[in-house]
Amino acid sequence: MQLDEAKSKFIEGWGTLGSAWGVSRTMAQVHALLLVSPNALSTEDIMDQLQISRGNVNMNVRALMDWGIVRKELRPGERREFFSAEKDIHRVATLILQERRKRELEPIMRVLGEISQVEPSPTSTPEETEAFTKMIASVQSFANFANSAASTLIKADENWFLSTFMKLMRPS
Amino acid sequence: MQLDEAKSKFIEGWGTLGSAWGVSRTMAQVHALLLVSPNALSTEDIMDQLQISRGNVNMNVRALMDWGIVRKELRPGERREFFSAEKDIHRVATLILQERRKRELEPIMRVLGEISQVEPSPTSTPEETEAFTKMIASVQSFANFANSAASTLIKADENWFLSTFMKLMRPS
DNA sequence: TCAAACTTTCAATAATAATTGAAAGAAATA
DNA sequence: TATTTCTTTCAATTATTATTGAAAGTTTGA
Repeated sequence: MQLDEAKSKFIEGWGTLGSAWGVSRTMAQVHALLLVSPNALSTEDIMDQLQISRGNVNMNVRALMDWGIVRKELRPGERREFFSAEKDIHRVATLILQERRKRELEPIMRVLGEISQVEPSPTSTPEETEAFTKMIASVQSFANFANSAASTLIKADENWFLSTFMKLMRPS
Repeated sequence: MQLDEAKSKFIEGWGTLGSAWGVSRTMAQVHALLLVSPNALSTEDIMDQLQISRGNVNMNVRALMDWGIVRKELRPGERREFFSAEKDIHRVATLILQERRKRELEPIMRVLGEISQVEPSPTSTPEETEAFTKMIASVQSFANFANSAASTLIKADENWFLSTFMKLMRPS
């Protein structure tokens, strides 16, 4: 297989993976394109290579910068902006984890906290209320676990990640 | 807050969380409804409570059964089917992990394996090819890590999950 | 076999999300 | 200030995905 074909396949595969995880296909593809490009790319480069519009590139590149996994690069003497992706994939994973925790885990934990204070009422039996409270408590406990697992991974440096965690995961 | 309101908030929150993770809002809501229902529900119960059509309920309940997190319950002497969700949230997480690994991780690993065999060609310099190969290798290494982490969690029983893993995650 | 009670399917429709492209904005230069 | 070059915005459009509902299918029992 040749380089260009390999790059296309990666961009396509990354896009598919992205959409399974709630990231728009195009955003994942822009990210993939920047990952496989040794040099930073301009808006026009991205437009050309993915055949998408200027506005679309702008929107998605900005979103990727919000996630912290793409950087703007300014070249001296050049007016236009260039973009490059964080290539350290462990750091990419960490940044994504951090961002998703903030965006998704925190809101659901807030909701769980609120609804765990359900009071007995005339329209429901104490048994029903207790069953509900128990279920919510178990979801909360799981969310807490996920939250601290995420914290640890985020704080962990790559060395820890590779040595301690890998050892734990493959104890054989 | 009263039970009914709490249940609605949970169903709404779970739906929102689902759509962030690539699960359709309605599917997550059906799951949430079954989680907060002490008894198994019939298709009509779900239709009424979520105000969705029969076909929609059927589709989503079937998908949830494919994920292994909802079961069909047959009552003696009753013609219609009732559905109930797996309430052990650790088991739910495990089943989802297992299924997502199969559906998403495996395909991307296959693609990575294919494209890592990129050959030198006249249209690209050896440096470009090497940079690409290196990037893909690091993604592969990360995918392998994710894969074995998932395996371990899937094989682990709840006790391990709570004791070993929690200790690791909160070493303080 | 027929009718009743339910489930499943799927083409049509509706709802949602992504994309475009042209216009407005901003920054740099002369 | 006017011009050039690039970025950003956003209403309109297009594409995608979810939903409906009626018809077809299935199962059970008389």
